[in-house]
Amino acid sequence: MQDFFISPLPAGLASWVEAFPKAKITDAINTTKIKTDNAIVFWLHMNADRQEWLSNTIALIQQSYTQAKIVVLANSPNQAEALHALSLGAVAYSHAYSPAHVLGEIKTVISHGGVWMGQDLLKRLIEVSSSLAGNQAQQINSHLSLLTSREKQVAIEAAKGLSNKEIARILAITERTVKAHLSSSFERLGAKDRLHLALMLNKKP
Amino acid sequence: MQDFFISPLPAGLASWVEAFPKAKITDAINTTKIKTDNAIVFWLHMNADRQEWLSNTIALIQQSYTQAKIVVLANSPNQAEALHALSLGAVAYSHAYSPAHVLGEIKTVISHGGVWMGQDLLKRLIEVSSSLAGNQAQQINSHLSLLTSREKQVAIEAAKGLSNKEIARILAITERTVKAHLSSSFERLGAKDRLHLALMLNKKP
DNA sequence: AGCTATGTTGTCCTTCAGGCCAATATATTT
DNA sequence: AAATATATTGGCCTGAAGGACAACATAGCT
Repeated sequence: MQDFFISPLPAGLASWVEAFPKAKITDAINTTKIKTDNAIVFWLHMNADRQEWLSNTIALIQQSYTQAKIVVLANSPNQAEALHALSLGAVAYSHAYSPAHVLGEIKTVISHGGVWMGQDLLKRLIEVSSSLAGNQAQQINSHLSLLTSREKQVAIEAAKGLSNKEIARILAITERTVKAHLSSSFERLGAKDRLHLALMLNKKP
Repeated sequence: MQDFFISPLPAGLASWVEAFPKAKITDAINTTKIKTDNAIVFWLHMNADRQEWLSNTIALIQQSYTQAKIVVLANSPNQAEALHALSLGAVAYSHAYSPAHVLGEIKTVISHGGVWMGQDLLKRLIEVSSSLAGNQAQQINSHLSLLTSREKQVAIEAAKGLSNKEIARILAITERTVKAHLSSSFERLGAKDRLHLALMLNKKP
């Protein structure tokens, strides 16, 4: 397992050396390939004004070492940069001045296939990407007034996505009866099947 | 370091025991607090129909054990459910039938502060987030962003109430292909059938 | 060059939905 | 009393839906 720190600082930072005394620190990727059968970790030291350098370097690493793990160490971490780094293929993003023990943690995590990022970033990723949370039904509208009371109950359950069998169980009647109420509801409402019925009842006019 | 598997299966799964012979397997969270100075990992075995249980259980855990790590093991993993689990506070999401060595990896990763999720999911999270970061114009149905372009088209038609045959005619593909896209969409979104899919896509937050 | 994601299509099979043929009981209205 | 509406259930049948196996092509990334 080898560690390469790529940084404009010739000696790197103290915590890096403390965490990985045997790591190599250079200011650029060496064009001559490192030959090793072990996993490699590249620690890329990132300045705010080196966006392009980061893209190029990561691309270069991925070309030459398909199995290598890439960590981006940022001088001034921010979510946008983190997103960018992760989207380029980095598996970890952290502060360049992280203490040695954190660097060790990061290495452990990524070596085992995990991803390292700040909790707030993960949270934001998820917030942006998901808005699902609850699957509660929303309000149900006026079509229902066209149905008898029993039909209403059945139709409401059907509109939530329940199967006939489930509805039967809930209402303590046979599946056959559920079908009867549903067929009747379809006719009254002009729905061609339960999906249309669900769409009608879940619309909000 | 203690592991608690919460599963409806009294004996859990063989791979769990193989990975953590000393773990405890129960069917519900014990109300009596476990006293330990060590880190705790809760492995929550998730059924598709236990969404609410998951929310409640995670909330309970977080109340009682602020430092505990939570892993969600899904019977049928899907991206939507993974998002949900992670947004609730889980730090890992994987298949319930993951082999023992994978469970070990997961534990290593989360014990050191990492996050474990499928690379597909991470990739998509980042894609969605970074694209939304640039032009946050539309808050389209976020569910759709989990689908590929072709899946989107099929899912949208299905959500209108069209049959597979009708969708096939519209998109000029065979009914079989429509089914394939739909099945894939179900899996990605965690919908159990086209009705659930329709409800998800027709809901507006 | 190999791997992964995507798109396309195949067959077989099981389950479910919904229609069509009923019947019976109860309550309300005419 | 007769008619009507509602609630319940039965069996049978067809077609659609969806899963379980797939296979193959293409494109992009590694």
